[in-house]
Amino acid sequence: MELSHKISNCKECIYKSWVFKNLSEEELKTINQKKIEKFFRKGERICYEGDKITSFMYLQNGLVKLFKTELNTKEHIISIAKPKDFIGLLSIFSNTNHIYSITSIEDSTVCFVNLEIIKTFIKKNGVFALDFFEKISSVSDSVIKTRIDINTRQLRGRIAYILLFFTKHIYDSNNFALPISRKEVAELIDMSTENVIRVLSEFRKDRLIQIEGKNIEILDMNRLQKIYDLG
Amino acid sequence: MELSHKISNCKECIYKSWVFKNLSEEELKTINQKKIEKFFRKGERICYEGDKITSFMYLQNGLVKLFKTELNTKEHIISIAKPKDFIGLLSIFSNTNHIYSITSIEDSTVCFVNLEIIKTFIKKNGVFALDFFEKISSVSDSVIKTRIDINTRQLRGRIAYILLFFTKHIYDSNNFALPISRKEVAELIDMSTENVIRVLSEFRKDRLIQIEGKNIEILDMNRLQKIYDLG
DNA sequence: CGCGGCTTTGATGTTCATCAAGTAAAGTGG
DNA sequence: CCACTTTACTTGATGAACATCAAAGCCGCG
Repeated sequence: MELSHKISNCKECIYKSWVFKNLSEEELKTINQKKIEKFFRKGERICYEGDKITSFMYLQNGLVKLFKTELNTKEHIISIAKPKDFIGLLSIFSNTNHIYSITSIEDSTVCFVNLEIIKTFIKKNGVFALDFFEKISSVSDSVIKTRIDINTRQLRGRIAYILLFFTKHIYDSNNFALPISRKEVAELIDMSTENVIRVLSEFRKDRLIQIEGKNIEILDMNRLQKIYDLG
Repeated sequence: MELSHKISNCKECIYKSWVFKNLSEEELKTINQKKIEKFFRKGERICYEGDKITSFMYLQNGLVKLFKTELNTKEHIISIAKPKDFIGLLSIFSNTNHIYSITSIEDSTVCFVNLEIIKTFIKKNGVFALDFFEKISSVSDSVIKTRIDINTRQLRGRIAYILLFFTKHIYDSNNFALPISRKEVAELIDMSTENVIRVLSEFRKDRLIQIEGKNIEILDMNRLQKIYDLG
């Protein structure tokens, strides 16, 4: 079930300054009128692989996963997007249809802006265009970097990566509730669910972390970082 | 050793229509005056990881590899770029320094255009901006897709990928000279050199391919495709 | 309360990297 | 141009890393 309601005025949006700072008053007004803000409960689907792309999608708050379904069953997570990320990645410029599915992994609010409007602004407002590209590029660049980081490491290094990712980039805290299942961790870093659990247990025994179900506390950040650095 | 010489006028460049078709006469003239075309012998370095980014780089012809050097010794190839690719990827918008090194793996000609000029055109010429993003996005998107394709497969599927990549996307022929060493294949698809050779030998014994040093001929495209599809 | 999905641990086997050792090819300097 | 060195290629043997299978406890949900 999707709740659709206008939560905020773009002018007052805390993220306006991030992506839309170079729009004119009038352009901002257009966005404000035409944008659709949707709220998604944890677990709700935001879009399906293969859907036609009609909107530029912007994560206001919450957390979502981008993934592909392979051979009808197995899912493979491409990345986890956090607030201020453009959750359609670059496909919005180079494809007519979504090449990934998107699901919220925490309660999330997504802002949809018709793609044609964005394209019009790119054509008319060069300063906005350039700024917009810088932002969108950095998201895609970091997806590439992350995939390489993960795939050049072995299991312990990958688990360390995931723990550091949530601690440093998502929650900014040593103590957090993992928003995804062990199975999803496995799908994100290309390893089996069982081994995700095994390595986490090992880290617990080595007093690197403490685990209680979904709750994880980092006890020894330095050693964890070292495990990540060494692969 | 680099030979630097103006080979062609942009107006007559066969790739003008690809990336610069929406520039005005005057803008094209500016590009033509300011661009630098450089020729690189096979094996020459085009840029180093960490170098300051000053130019938009465009591969006119030849073949280059983008790679990272890890822990001082091991190299990891991110992608192989073919003519018409933007070989700096998106970093040019989101970073000030190159995050990858680039080396030619065949004799290549690279066109350098000062990044500030491109940025000026993006600001001034909206139609060009939009077109430019569509092109550049598709290159980055395909890098992400490729990394996933490779990493979700095991050795046989990865070798099948490489063979199909060169056959279909680079040479458009069943018969080609592999431009990279077995070691580089290994660095590209995250496996050991020995196993690259082993799987290639296996494919030869199974009459999927024929090998004579660098020369490879695909004998059974259908079965090769099936190996790729099944992973 | 019972079913299905998630979690956990142990046992087993496969896949793969690494080591070793030898051959071929390609540079390099006299 | 030849001896020399280095680099690429190849095959076999070994062990480590990892997935898979199996079984049991747990939790949420209808």
